[in-house]
Amino acid sequence: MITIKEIAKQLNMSTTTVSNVIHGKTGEVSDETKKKVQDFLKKVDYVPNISARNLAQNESKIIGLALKARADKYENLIMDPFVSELIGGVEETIRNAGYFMMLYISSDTSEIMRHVSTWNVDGLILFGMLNDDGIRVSERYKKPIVCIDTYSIEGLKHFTNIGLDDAKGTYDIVNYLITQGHKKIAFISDNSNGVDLARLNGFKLALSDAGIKYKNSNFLKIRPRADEIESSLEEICEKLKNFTAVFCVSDLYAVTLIAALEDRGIAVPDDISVVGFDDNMLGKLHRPALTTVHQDVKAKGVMAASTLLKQLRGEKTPNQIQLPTHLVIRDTVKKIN
Amino acid sequence: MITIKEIAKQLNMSTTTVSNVIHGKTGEVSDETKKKVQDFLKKVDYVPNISARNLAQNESKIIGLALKARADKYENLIMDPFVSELIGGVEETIRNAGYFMMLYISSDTSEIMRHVSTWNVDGLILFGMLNDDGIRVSERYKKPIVCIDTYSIEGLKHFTNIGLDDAKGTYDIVNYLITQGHKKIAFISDNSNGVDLARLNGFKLALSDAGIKYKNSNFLKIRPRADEIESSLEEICEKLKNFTAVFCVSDLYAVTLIAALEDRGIAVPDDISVVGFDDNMLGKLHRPALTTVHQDVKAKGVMAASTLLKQLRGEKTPNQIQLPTHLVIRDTVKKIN
DNA sequence: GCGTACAACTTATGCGCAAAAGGAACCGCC
DNA sequence: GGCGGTTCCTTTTGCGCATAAGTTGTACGC
Repeated sequence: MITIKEIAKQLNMSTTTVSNVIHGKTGEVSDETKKKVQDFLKKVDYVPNISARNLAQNESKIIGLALKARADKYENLIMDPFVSELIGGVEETIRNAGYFMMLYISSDTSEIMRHVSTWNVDGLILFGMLNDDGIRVSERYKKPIVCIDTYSIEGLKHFTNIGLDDAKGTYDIVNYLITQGHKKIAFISDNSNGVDLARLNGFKLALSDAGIKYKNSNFLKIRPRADEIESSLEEICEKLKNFTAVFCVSDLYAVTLIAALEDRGIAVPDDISVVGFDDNMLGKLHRPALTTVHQDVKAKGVMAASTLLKQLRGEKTPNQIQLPTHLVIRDTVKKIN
Repeated sequence: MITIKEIAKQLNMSTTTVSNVIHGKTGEVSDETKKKVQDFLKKVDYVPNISARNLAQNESKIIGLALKARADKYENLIMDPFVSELIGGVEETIRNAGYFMMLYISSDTSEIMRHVSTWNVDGLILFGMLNDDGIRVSERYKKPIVCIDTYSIEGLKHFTNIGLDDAKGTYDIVNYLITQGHKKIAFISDNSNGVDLARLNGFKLALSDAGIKYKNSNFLKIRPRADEIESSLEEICEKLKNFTAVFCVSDLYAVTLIAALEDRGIAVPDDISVVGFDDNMLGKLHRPALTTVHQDVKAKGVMAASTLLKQLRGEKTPNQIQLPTHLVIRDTVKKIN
């Protein structure tokens, strides 16, 4: 790889002049010299050594995307179309802004932070990483952090969060179930995070607004680990005999549940109505097509990245950004009376 | 961030001594000094500045993973679970070996290569990137490259490829269709790459071994672009009236097709049998569950990464590595006579 | 008691780049 | 004709690290 030094030598000028042309510092170099350098740069296809540039400027042009690895969660979280869409949104936005993306999958916040210091990453996007311990570690790291779907009150004090109005999205679809005559509605979640709790609040509110009492038995916990999922589904299918409809916190769970129900001869939506949350390809391609709450996951990635880029430019951003959701009515809900 | 220089100053010794301890250069530093430095390093949580290290050593510890962006392909290729599994496999392997992963999504090989030079990336994994033009560009880049699912003869001369025995996998499942009494079998593909051609060869061989003649009309082209997919499926469903079974080059296409068929009142497998290739969650969760050819995509990523790591260590690797496939019989094929 | 060998250090250099500081030539101006 | 201000350069410095080369002290063999 050719260096600035070598170019300067061949053109018989100083490295600073070459560097100035590269950085378009007009007024510091004559038009003639500028053209000479530019032509040469093109001829040799000069590419800067970013490590050297980083070292000199103390910035890296890297944005880290850290995903919490949940190997225990339904085989592998990364298999969820959710994650790929997110990555796509982040990568595109970052690249268009001249940054690079370093992807990191781990469940250890400290490990991520070491990695981030090592590379002097300019900013960080965290998905599903931030527990209270993680916050303490991240605090020491003085660069901008944007979180996705983090509901920790502690976390919000320190970092911007990109999320949804999860409660409203859930309220809307549960309310829809109620307008279709359903009163006995179950809530399925793995109970692991703030997103699910927000959705549970929306669920409860929709019930209480309709004068339906929420009981603990409405809440059905799914255990998504590969070695537990079967027995978990067995249990859930049994309990669902007391319900006419189910809200699942994700399309993945909804589609998984429908498969389990059908395997037991229980038809959706004829015997029970099932709705999800996310609106990804899983529910779209399913037959009957899944009634669900739409969220634009790619937009979440784009928003996270562009918010971070704003912070990098020194602009202020709100602590909390909520993207819209909307109800998608398809074929997994039956009107009853 | 604390530097070696600062540490050396505080401990009243030279930077070289600190550096030697960091790199475990035993025999160059006394046990006493060693312990003193190690304790201090732990105390201040020293993290090296990788840009500086890269600059000094002329290596980056970065492995680039470049994915061909096909925004035109079924909305966004990255949505396919295939891609997320692949990323997961690569990331895990690389991280365990002390490397970092830079993810790059683009359709322009030259752009990728500029990026790669800029970062002085140690090695590169390419998925779906390598046309003949790409090969020319990559040639100039003297670092190891491992390709995934690249069938270009030209490409194989230069770079290791990780793939499957696509022809055999296809042969097996088409042969299974034949044993179930099917003779009129369609082949659905978007006809875009070498993988599909290899599968077509397996398809043809299975037919001819059974004494069935392959005609051009067996080949049905799917156009996956969002604005064409509907009309494309309409066309395919019409043509499928002449067939009793279909082989699709991916589970994604198979599941998409089944949804289209059901929307038109054509039942799978009662009216027509459908099989796919990949065995991802899409087919697994589908009901009826999809009969398909299993491939381990994560293993593909792991193999690509570990092969690249071998090359980085200077070990020889074969030009072509083929991972096994196997038939997964589920519920989308009906026995006829 | 001198050369050799080795352990345990330190000093000095350079990786490629950016930018601060320094200089030379020229202009206009009172 | 000396002075400030431009324009267009070059020289120098340093980012943090790894390492080649140099230094000191000591033990050992003969």
